[in-house]
Amino acid sequence: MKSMATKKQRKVRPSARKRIFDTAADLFYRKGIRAVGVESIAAEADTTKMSLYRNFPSKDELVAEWLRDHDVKFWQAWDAMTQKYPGEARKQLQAAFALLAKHVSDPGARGCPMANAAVEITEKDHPARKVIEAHKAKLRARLAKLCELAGAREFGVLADQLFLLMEGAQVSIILGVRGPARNVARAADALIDVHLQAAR
Amino acid sequence: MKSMATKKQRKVRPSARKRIFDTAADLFYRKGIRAVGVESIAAEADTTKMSLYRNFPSKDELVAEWLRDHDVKFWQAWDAMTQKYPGEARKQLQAAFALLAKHVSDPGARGCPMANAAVEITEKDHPARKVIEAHKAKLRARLAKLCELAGAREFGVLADQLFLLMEGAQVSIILGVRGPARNVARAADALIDVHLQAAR
DNA sequence: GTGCTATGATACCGTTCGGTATCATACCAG
DNA sequence: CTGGTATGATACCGAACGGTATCATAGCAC
Repeated sequence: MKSMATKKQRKVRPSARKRIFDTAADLFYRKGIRAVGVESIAAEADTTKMSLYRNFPSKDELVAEWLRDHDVKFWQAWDAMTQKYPGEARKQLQAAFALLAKHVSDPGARGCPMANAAVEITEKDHPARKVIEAHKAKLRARLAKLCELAGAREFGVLADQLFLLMEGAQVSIILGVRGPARNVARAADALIDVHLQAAR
Repeated sequence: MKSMATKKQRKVRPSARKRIFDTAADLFYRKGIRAVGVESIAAEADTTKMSLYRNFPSKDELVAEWLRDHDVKFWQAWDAMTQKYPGEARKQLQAAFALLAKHVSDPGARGCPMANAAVEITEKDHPARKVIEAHKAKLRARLAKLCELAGAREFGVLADQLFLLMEGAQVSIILGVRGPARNVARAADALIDVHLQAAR
């Protein structure tokens, strides 16, 4: 073994990089990107601005990396849930909506990090924009694939409708109206039913 | 007549207040609230920061007033559209979704000002927050009323599902995925059908 | 005319922004 | 022990932030 210095050490504080990244992710999500300054990130991570800029080229890149990380974790959770139902596309769709329903019922939730970032970031050349758009395009494509496998004739249309429900549920929880998101899985089921019945 | 100085004058530039308000509304919507400084608003309105602060107590209040104005205009458009179908609740719902579909097809559209502001404004005591929450609560209540009048037994559930579709369509157009919003009216119709058939 | 109001111009306030330079220290590998 | 690497501490940069004070001017009402 060449280096065991990085693993199995409890009680040692994580690297400055990890502290900064985790703190930034938390603050960006809770307070918004533009509302959080690099200095406050460093302070909350119990370090200084210099360590932030030693580990990340800029605040914009830190934001982009936060979203890239979210993308990875999102699909890990997605796959972990849907792989419980191999070959059962409809059950996989329901599992995805169950995951969503669970998230939006979390009182600490504040919507989708990707969508929120898209609202705040209007510069079209910001490094986070391509991350956001790639993530949502992939989500749409994955939904379409599942709808197709489930047997929906107009699978693209159904997927887009489910996409709207997902985005709507996420954004609605930051509008002071927590109720609607609770019915998202039911709405999805209803739409899937409509399309599947039309298929036979 | 006591003062005709304010009407029927073409060629005179609007008051500084109006120029500032209109410019702020445009910039807030297009670039985001936090991304726009008061100085840039004044400059774009061809005036100075002082005129802004002579007409508005603070930037936060200017934001709140912008949203209040949007609320008024939103319900004016809503009423103008739905009043074409008096007594026909379902047609009124369809008209509302037609209005939404038209808006999200505008290439200059960047979602719902209220929802976007809710993403950016995380301070729970910000004057704009109550405007946003009142607006969305009213929207939800109006949808519920129409669903009830349309004869849906579970009108509250249907209204919440339609609410999700509306919010989803608005937010989806800023995610680099313009497609899904195009199917919002169809999705609404499908859900309404499901609920109305269950009612008889 | 005399006033009053709205507007413009400019300078200024303290604070925070994103980002950098410098120096000291602690730690771990060879 | 020696030497690199990661970190911390602090001071600094120019620019922009929201907000204010002051003075001058233009237009309109009387």
